[in-house]
Amino acid sequence: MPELDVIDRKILFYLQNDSRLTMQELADKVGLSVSPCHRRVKLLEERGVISRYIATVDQKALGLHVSVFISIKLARQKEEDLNRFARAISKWDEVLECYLMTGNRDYLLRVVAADLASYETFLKTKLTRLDGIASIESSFALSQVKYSIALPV
Amino acid sequence: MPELDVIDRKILFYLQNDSRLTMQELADKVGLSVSPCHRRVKLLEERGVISRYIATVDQKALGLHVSVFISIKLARQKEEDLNRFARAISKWDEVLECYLMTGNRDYLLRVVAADLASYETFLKTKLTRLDGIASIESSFALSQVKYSIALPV
DNA sequence: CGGTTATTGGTATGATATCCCAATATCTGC
DNA sequence: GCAGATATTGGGATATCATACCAATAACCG
Repeated sequence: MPELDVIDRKILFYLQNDSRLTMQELADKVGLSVSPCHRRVKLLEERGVISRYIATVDQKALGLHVSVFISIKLARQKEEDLNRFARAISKWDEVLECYLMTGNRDYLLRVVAADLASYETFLKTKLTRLDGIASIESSFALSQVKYSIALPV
Repeated sequence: MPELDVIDRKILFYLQNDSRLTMQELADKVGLSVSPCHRRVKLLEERGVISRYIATVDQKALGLHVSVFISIKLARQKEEDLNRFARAISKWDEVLECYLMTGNRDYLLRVVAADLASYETFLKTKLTRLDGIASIESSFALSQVKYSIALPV
């Protein structure tokens, strides 16, 4: 696995902010001509450094006004229990992020919903119906101060 | 602001997963021909429903092995204090997400770093140097069970 | 310093986005 | 239920762009 040089990192920097740049524009920004720039981008894709290209959608425009962080503790933490929980979580579109955590809470989830009522529905019909959950604690986000997908390069 | 109909939502669904679909492919998936599909996409962009197009980069490939959630309490919560904190946070590339929260913690941050040493550097040279912070509590993510940018449509 | 390998830049080709106009469908008032 | 008006659709033409190829340059190594 070859290292990422400074030009590769520049490419990642710009594409993380705007993937609709033309090869010409991107090449200009990173100081290459179109051909080598294109080749590098394809290589980054093949190596999985660039994993996908996506459109980001405005949460408010979709009417999703509620963001919740949920801390979850499982009754048991055997690998089998963890895997079962992870599989269930992954199916639900409301759950955007889920992390296995250190400390006295096992999982941290970020969930979005249209309003408190639909969040309640999510809890009642999905989350609390899972077996093996010892405790659930919801914290609500009043506002999103920063949200970025762009990793530091 | 016109409502999003079922076709608009299908467009958002597919573009949130892969923005490199050609108009022909997207049109086929949502059951339109290319022209109206293209017009709808442009309209969604102009209305800000689609906010941007980006490339997602693999965190491990960049060597960013540490994900941390940081709970922060400020000494005072006047609007001026909150704004000052938000401005500082927003400048730092290591901070990918920041939320103003309900409950007894004011902010929740998600921060990435290469390793514990560079996380410590972030804490010492940036976060703890801010004025008006009453307490900081770090929780480390052992693994990312789910990470999605795709909002439910 | 000479030979080898990797990287670059320019050009040609094919695919795709984008625009325009006619046709169709939907809506509205009577 | 119908006629006019409005919004939406579909197809074709054009311009833009991605992509592949090949020669030239630069970096590397004994």
